[in-house]
Amino acid sequence: MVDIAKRSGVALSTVSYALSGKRPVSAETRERIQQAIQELDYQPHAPARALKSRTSRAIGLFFPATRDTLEIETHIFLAGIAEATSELDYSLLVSTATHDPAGIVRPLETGRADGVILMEVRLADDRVERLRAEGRPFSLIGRCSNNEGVAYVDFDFEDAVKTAVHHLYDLGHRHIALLNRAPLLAGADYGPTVRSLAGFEAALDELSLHGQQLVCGASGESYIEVLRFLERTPECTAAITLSVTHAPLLTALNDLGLRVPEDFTIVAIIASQVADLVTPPLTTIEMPAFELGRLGAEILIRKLAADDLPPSQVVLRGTLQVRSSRHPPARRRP
Amino acid sequence: MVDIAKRSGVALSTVSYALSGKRPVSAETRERIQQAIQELDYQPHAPARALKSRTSRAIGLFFPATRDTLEIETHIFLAGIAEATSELDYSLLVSTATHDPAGIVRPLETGRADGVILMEVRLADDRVERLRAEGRPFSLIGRCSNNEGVAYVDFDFEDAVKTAVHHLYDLGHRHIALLNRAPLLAGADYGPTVRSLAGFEAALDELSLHGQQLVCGASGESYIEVLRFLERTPECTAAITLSVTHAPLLTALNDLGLRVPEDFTIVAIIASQVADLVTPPLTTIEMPAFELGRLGAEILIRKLAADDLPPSQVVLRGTLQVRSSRHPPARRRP
DNA sequence: CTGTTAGCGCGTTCAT
DNA sequence: ATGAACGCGCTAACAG
Repeated sequence: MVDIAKRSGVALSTVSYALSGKRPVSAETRERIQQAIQELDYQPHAPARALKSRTSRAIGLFFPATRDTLEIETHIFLAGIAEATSELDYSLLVSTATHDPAGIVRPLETGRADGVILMEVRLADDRVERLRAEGRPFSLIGRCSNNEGVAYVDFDFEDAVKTAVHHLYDLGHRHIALLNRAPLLAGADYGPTVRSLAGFEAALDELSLHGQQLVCGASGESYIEVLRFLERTPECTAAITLSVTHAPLLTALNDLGLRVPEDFTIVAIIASQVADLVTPPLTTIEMPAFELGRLGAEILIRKLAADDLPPSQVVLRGTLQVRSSRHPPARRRP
Repeated sequence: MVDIAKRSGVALSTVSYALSGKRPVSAETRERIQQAIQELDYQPHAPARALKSRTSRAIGLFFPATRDTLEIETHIFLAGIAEATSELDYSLLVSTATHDPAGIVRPLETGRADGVILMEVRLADDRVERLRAEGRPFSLIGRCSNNEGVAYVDFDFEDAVKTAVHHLYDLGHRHIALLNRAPLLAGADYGPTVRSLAGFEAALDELSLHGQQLVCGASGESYIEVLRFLERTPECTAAITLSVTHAPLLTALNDLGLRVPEDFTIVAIIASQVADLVTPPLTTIEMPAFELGRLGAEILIRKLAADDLPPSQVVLRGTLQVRSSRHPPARRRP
């Protein structure tokens, strides 16, 4: 900055004010300064700014991805978060220390980030309690049981499963399975799992249908379990899958010689980008994962700009998408 | 720091030296300082460190993910990079301004990062030239034509395709298709695409086989093209797919009533985490995407620690993995 | 082995 | 509308 001050013949502080606009600077002076900035290819030093201003213009993301688990929606969230963050001229700090309440405040305490985004939020989440207690800015992709004063974006799994059940009912199916996600997390208080089951049971009840929940873990293990279920439950003609649970189901159906959708119908609750890759084409309730990520970042950054506003709380619904030209009505399985 | 200096009755600088170890501090003093740090829950202020030390202990990643493209391997790279970075006590800055040579040096110029990782590298890449010209630390996941002095990790696509061709040859296939990736990038100088084709042609030549390359774009568009190809080329009984190109192929085969692997054989060059999700189970050449990401980060951080060492250059090979219990020999398509 | 002190680059108050 | 000067939290050179 001292170089560009000299070159444009003004004081150091004038350069600062010209850049921040926090004090009026004559048009002519500003012009000279801009020119010097161009010529010297000046770039403000982020750490110096952060030291003085006590803000880093960065947000932290705790990203729960490991070598062995591939939860594609999680990755699409990240893509959306990264895009929104870049557009709003913030930096994005990605950390993998995801489920430790102490680790979660680290980027904040060390001045690396001004706020954080949490994913894979539990209904009762230590990390959320900690952040709230310390008065730290944060947003969730997902939500807890009690969300007072918490900014979040979430997908409406309950509604999605209900919609799926009704769709299958209309096709004539009377016995439906729900392949629910096995939370990688301890305990059974993972929001999407709990809310999906709630929607399932409510819809079954309303329509007087038979149904059964299967909790699916990693592909390899769940395959056998799903296969056994299909073998002993021939009256089940359709399933609703969450996230990647369509994989063990498709494999099992393939092994039993059952074709989709002719012999068995699936409604998959997944992101459209994932649906594009699955064979055979599945009917889906599409989860706008990229948009959820974008919104999660936008909500946090908005809160950073104006802390006094009430926190944004958004729940997005999924839309039904039929991807096959064949829509056979339900019938007994061969 | 001044608080912890007072509390432990020493000078400010002694605290600094106790933390950095750059000067001997008596065990007793060090102990008192550590205790004060615990009691006050002191966390060093990262921007202040960065300002003084001129290093941020952060690396930047340019992450080429958008709303509409889902290149899953790219996401797995990121997971590996994030894990290694966290383990080595660095921060990871993720940006989406991926293909602009000016944008690529921004995190370095502004002092936010000490080095950067590039993905989707072209054989002749402006960004690499720029970084090299400015003497910036960086590493590549992928590589250029000329890699003098450049640190990189890459997957051996040429070898993978050769291995795949030989495997198919051994099964009796005599006419093989290569579903190559359509580079999202301008021009035809995308390393994996070029090297895959090279391996394909070399292996075909060596074994006197027939073959054909199909360039696949996004799932929707490529599906028709693949379908037409299968219809007019009945002598082709097997294909090698790269990345997500197995998706349009599987859809087309499904529509033609051809079963895998009974009627048509596929060798997919993908990450194992992706292979776990594909139905039917495919024979694969597995790309260690997570490890590639880890290595890319480790190589960069190692370079940051000791700039004088020769740059690490690593090329990993894929391993053949048969995932189906059925191995039918090649036969004419029904 | 320990203490004193001068900046790192920037934002901002105070004086002009 | 502009300039001079101080300090953010930390590192390291200098002095003991």
